[in-house]
Amino acid sequence: MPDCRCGNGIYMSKALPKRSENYSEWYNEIVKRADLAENSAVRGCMVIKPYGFAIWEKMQRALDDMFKATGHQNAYFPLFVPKSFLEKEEEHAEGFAKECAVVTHYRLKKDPNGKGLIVDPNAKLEEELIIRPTSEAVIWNAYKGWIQSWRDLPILVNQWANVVRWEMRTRIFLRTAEFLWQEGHTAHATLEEAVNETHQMLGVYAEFAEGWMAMPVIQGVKSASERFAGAVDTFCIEAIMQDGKALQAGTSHFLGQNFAKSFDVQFVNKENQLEYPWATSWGVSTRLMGALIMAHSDDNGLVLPPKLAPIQVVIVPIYRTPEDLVTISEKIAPLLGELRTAGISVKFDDSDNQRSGWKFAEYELRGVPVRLGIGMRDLENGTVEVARRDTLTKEPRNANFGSPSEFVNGIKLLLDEIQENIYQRALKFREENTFLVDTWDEFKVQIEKGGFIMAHWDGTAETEAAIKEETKATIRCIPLLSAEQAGNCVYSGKESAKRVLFARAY
RNA sequence: CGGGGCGUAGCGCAGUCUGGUAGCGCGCACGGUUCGGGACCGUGAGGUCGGAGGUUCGAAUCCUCUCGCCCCGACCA
Repeated sequence: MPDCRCGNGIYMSKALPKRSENYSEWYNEIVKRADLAENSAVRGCMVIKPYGFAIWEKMQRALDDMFKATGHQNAYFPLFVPKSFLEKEEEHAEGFAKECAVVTHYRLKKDPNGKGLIVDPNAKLEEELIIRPTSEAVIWNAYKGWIQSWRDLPILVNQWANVVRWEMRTRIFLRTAEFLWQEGHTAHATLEEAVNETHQMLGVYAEFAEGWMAMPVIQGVKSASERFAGAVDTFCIEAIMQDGKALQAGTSHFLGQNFAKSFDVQFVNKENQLEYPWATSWGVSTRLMGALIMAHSDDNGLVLPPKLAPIQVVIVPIYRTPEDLVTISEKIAPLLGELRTAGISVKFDDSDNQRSGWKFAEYELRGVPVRLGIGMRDLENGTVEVARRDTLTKEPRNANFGSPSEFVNGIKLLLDEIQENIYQRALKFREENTFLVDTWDEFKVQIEKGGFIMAHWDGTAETEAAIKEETKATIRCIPLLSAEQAGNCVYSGKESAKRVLFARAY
């Protein structure tokens, strides 16, 4: 445990807890010390700080562009869900009932017996309002008014919102009582179209996870017991964290006609017959922040993929006198300008309240992909010290301060290289921690060591439950891309056509 | 809800067992020396000890009640 802490929640002690010694403490410390978020005064709810929110905004931007590119539009629906709406889809209601925050009154008043405020008993709502745990109910209620004809379909809508799920136990970013997310809700004239949409959005999530977060994922379908409440099928992307646990990083649900029927939404098809539309919903949340941290970071702090780093390049001047700083600032002005023109997010940290060594450590902690160190020696030599966060290596490079185009191109390439390297590293980690397991004894041993286990399963809920009971491992998904391969269930010995992915999960 | 821990300065803590009127580190302010991997010295500002009640000449410390947070488990994105 670090023994001293300073203002702004930043630890001054050098060492983070080590991943190998206490993974969850390491995680919590990174969140705090990289200045991403903090626990708030409200139970289970976090404050996302500017640096953390900047990463989330980059995620949002990339995802939103992908949603738009696939034909979706953004809209916004109410925070409150009348209880009667939530009740309509039975499985959905049952699935979320245990974790709902409920609004029962709309007014407070001065406490007649003392100080402060009390809930005004005369201000009880006719019907309780549920703070949305997800928005299928309010949205499908609205869609009832939007859909009459096949010409109104498809509806391809997404909303960026906050939702509340009253979890018993919370962990910052990974499971908070309130979290930010996006939820897509679509309605289609045909089953095929809705199924295609479900797959398309799963693909978008996988592309985002791998291309932007540099985090390889397994695409698959959930077993019945892990399915979203109210869905016909739930698809997901699953990623491995550095402690060998799995993290569900996004879900895409095929909802069939369940919500259409529950909310009595019908349309007239081309043959003038009434039909229920087919639905999908899909979402990713601020949990991705947790995934990003746990997928790449090391014992020195956060490691961010360049595509999502709020600061891609930081320039740290190394100087003694104020005059030296001025000299350096002037000399690197063209370089700074060209980096910005090249679309690179760069910070020149000329603050004089910390020394360069402090800054090196600080930007490492914050996961800035590339650091440029420039001192008087460099000015003489025309060089810059280029340090990369992913490998923690540094090398002098020729900067040619007067006309630094070539150098800037090099930095651009370096950022791409880092993005790729982080991805490859994570992929290698996953490969090294994925195990084909064929016997129950082996399974029990391996699950204790962590990692992804590919094993045969007889397809029954009983076996799935028994395995979970005995090992805490769940079926993360039935992978879509893996080949069929006959075998015998690792637990029951019964026949199985395909291996499924088991792991302990967040 | 079960188990454990914790609420004392902006942050991290000590002091509580054995009551005597609050201390350390970091941060902050000012001055100086430093400056190529988390610098150092000096001076200074800052709290009444989560809340309520009680015992006592006297309570951070003892007693009762209460609120809140964190960690582990069951529930879950």
